[in-house]
Amino acid sequence: MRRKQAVTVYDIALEAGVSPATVSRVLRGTSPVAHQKRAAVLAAVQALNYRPNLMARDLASGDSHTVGLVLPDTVSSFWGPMVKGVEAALRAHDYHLLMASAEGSDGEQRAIELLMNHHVDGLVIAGGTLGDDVLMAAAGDVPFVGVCRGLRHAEWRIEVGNREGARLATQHLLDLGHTEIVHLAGPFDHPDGDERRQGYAEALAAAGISYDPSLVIETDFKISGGKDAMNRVLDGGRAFTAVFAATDQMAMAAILALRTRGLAIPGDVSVVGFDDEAFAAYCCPPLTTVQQPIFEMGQAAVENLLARHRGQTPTLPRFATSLVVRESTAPPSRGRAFQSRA
Amino acid sequence: MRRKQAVTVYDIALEAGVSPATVSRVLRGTSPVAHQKRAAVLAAVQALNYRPNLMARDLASGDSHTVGLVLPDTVSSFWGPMVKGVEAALRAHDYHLLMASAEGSDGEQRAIELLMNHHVDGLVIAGGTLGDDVLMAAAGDVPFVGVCRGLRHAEWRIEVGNREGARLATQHLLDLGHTEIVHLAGPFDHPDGDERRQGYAEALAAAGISYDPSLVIETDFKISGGKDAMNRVLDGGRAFTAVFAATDQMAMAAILALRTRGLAIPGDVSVVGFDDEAFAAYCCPPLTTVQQPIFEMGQAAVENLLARHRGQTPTLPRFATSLVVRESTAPPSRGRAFQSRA
DNA sequence: CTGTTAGCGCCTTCAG
DNA sequence: CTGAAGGCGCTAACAG
Repeated sequence: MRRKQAVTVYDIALEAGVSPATVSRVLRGTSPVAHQKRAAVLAAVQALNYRPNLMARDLASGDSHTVGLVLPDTVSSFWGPMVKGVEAALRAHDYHLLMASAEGSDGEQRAIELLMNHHVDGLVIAGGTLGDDVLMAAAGDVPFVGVCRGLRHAEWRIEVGNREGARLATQHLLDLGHTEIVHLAGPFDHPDGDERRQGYAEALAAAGISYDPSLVIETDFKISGGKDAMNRVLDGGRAFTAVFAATDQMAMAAILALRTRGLAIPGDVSVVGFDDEAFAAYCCPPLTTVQQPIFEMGQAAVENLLARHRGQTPTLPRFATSLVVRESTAPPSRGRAFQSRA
Repeated sequence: MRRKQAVTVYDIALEAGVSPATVSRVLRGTSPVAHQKRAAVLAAVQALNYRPNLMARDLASGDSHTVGLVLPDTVSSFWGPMVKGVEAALRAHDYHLLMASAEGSDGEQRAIELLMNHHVDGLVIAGGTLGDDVLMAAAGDVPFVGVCRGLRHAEWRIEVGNREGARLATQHLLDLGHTEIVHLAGPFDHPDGDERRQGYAEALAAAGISYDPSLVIETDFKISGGKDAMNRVLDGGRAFTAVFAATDQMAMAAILALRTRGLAIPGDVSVVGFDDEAFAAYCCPPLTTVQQPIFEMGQAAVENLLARHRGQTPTLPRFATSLVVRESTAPPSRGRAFQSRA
């Protein structure tokens, strides 16, 4: 299957009456070339419809112009905007995107190795749970940055205002008059889970309300997690009038679980999510949630990587979150809150 | 930035006391090697922690072991499962995924060129609107297959039972007793839009109901399209008791638009979607919709490509759709249907 | 079965 | 400013 390339630098060098080296120079813009020759080369490129072979270029230059993206195995709409952000930033720098998702137990590591074999210039690692040391070992000397994932080295992680956002969300509920607020939390060993829980706790503390562990359920960020957790609370019999879910997906699932029990949103219980995914504005009712600039976070991850790859000091913005009030929250209606039937 | 690779075939050839060619042979399994030497090579690989340079391998073999995926610029949860399907199939064959999204007017073509420069072994083109001829010109001799997009050459398109699905959906509404059914349609020049409209029309015809163009609104597949189209119908004053939307996203938007006007789902109007996206089961109410195996379609696209790349006769399954009845549909309640206030 | 020898297509010193 | 020459790391004939 060894198919030779149709037209190479040699062909266009011949056509333009220059040396291959010169062709390379005008194509890369790597060093000045006489206008005459430059024009000739460009003309030849057009005439022969030449397209550089990136594999050869990369091999010779030792620079793949490619960044790898490792995604969790889960299919979730959450990652869409991040992928787009990564891709947009890459395209702006004329870089390419190699994608691998982490399937199975050692999936994350295998995905990284795969990408490493392709000699990516950087790695964006989204989600996932591997420790810093494992990642460092796997990534060798290629720079990597974590998005929506834990990393002890804070300078390799795109940070977002999880605590602030969670505080805002909880505060909003508090302001409405709720005092018994359930928190459907993400995994505590995940920063997005832990920090949001902290924000929740902080808002409660600031309002002089004690943190009741029986109102906080740890689960995963997914739809199924939200559903199970909500049902567990409902079955537990603890009274509450509001729910703060760690993700919109959990919130959506919680709303359905609540409705299934005959509870109205926000009439009987208010619900706040986190992420402001596309569907949040179109749920019924439209979801009050915390907006998180996930697209921009993907972009920032790439900018960071590229800077490091060039040996520059990397940028590392910290992203803010903000509350988007829609229709899933309202003041508690006394006497209608959920109560145990036990 | 020319960084030499730490350890190469030569290093491990030296370590194992064989020739580089033999190293290559055991690593690729391309031709038999004595057990002794094979073991030595493997040991050396372990010892030196060798990782093959795929760029070099690809350049030498003329086979990139990479497939390109072109995605529309739109961020939509719809594509997630397809990407995962593509990726899963690729991984199973030890191939890699290069992704590019089509941004701007000439984005699709540019994305393809980008991927072509990387010498991808095949192209999965999702969505998009370029004609067969343009694609053929852009893709040259690399095989491509379209998913969820138009293509005159049916053998290069992954087909799904759009007509059947739409017929099922419409039939379901008809069975419930609805006769004035709005169809929020996708673009007629897109097979997914046109075929679903045809299915709608066929079901109507089979029931002896004439096709009323004022009940059919052509728009895009997106949330915004669904919302605008629904509002247009509502403003038009034409009475109806049910809506069949060409996608779940449109259905979700339609539900919100309907609710905003004080209409209950399914009390006042029934709504059916198409796609069975993840959120469909968790909407309020859970959405009756047509299931489409989008993950498997992504897989099939890759299988087709890989077969063609190997010179084998490609498989090209045709995918079936099925109706998933949930809670957004019910019999019409006489007298409560939407009527013009004009 | 195995080593030797050429490249794959491009880039990058190094002279000029 | 430009051409010649030598790799980048690996694989694919070709002889043994």
